[in-house]
Amino acid sequence: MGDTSAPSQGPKIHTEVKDSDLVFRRRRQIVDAAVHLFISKGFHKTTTREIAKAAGFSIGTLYEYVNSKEDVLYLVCQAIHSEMEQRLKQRLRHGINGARDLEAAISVYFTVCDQMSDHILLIYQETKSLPAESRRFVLEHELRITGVFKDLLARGVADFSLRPLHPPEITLVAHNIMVVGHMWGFRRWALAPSFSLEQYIQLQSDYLLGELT
Amino acid sequence: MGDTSAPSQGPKIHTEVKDSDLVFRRRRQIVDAAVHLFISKGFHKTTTREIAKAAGFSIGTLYEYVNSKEDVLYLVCQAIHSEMEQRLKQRLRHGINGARDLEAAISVYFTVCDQMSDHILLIYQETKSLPAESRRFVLEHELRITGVFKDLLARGVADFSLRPLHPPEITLVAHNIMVVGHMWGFRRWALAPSFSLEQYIQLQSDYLLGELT
DNA sequence: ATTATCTATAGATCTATAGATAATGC
DNA sequence: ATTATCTATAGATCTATAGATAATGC
Repeated sequence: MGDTSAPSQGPKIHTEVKDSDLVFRRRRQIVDAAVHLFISKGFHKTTTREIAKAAGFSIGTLYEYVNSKEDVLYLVCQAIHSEMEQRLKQRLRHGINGARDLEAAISVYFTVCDQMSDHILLIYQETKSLPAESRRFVLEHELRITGVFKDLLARGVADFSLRPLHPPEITLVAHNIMVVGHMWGFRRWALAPSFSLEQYIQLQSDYLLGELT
Repeated sequence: MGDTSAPSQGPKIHTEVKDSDLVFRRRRQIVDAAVHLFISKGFHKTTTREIAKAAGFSIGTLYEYVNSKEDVLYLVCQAIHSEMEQRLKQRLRHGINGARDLEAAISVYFTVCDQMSDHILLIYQETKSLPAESRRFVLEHELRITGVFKDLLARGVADFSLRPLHPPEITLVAHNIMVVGHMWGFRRWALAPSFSLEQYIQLQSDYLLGELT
């Protein structure tokens, strides 16, 4: 997780430390350490001691910046979604027609999914381990990303580069795009023997968009 | 998990008990108990004591039938896949043309996904907690189910009810069907406000098959 | 003085097993 | 005698915190 942009809103996590810039930096250390540990060992098999050690400070210090191990998981999930959203939005373009922009966005998104497949898998696996409130917020973040595709679809419909679609259809297609992107992550073991990422993007784009024109 | 059919093959789990029919019955008790606990609390937060108690015997007895908690998870994953495979295959029909049979199979499969969505989610979440060897076997079982759709697609191509498809395309579409079925399970919170299961099946079938004729 | 960090540990589990007991069939 | 089951617990953790120490700025 390079740069963790400001976590929009969501449940605030209590800290004993006053210096908010220090809190920000230390939490980034915590997230960077925990992401890798959670990906390789899973949330439950990672100990708070390991997280503290990998972050470069002691277990006592860790607990000055979070109240519980679940807080660390929440920070990690937030950071992953923020990173995905940022990488995606950064490379969106607003060209002449919605259909083309959508196709380009799918390509960008699938590339991000490829790069972050371990992180996506982690969210699938561990969202359930979050306390109810933070889980809700993580799922909302997922919907916010889905909203990017909804918007592009709506724009394509509006400028007639896509055929007319009812709102529920737009929802469905947006979710399909999301899940087919994730699928490259969690089924790569089955898909990679047959496809390169580029081929996967090409073929899935054709299937996803073929019905929409 | 009603009836757990014979677990085809895969890593055998050691037991101290000689009576193989008893082993079969006790393991079914273990699976039935563990499935529900794992679904509601997750694998790691469920204790072996709870599993034993819910199964109706003591912790000592549990360990006569498995060697480890991971063995229980393996039994559970196996049982879920067997059940899915069985429910799906049971209702497959072999009609006049492949395209129709495929459409019917998708409908059956999505209905099974609806009924077993908690179980599917469990597999997504906990496969990673399995030891390497049993994980491999669980993933193979997943491929075996995907193979059902590959076969139907190949048959549709052969009898010209579907357009010609390269083998990699058949693989891709089969995986898409699988994942779009699962998606109803793990995204129902986002989809159910817009669709009933029947509408979901109808629309997704159209999208999945529209490109294939 | 205040803030941040560390060390040491309380307190609470949890898995897996050893050894005792009950049930079954010769 | 053999097989299945149970009780009791060894042994190993792990989270979270209390209280001590070091660093910073008045």
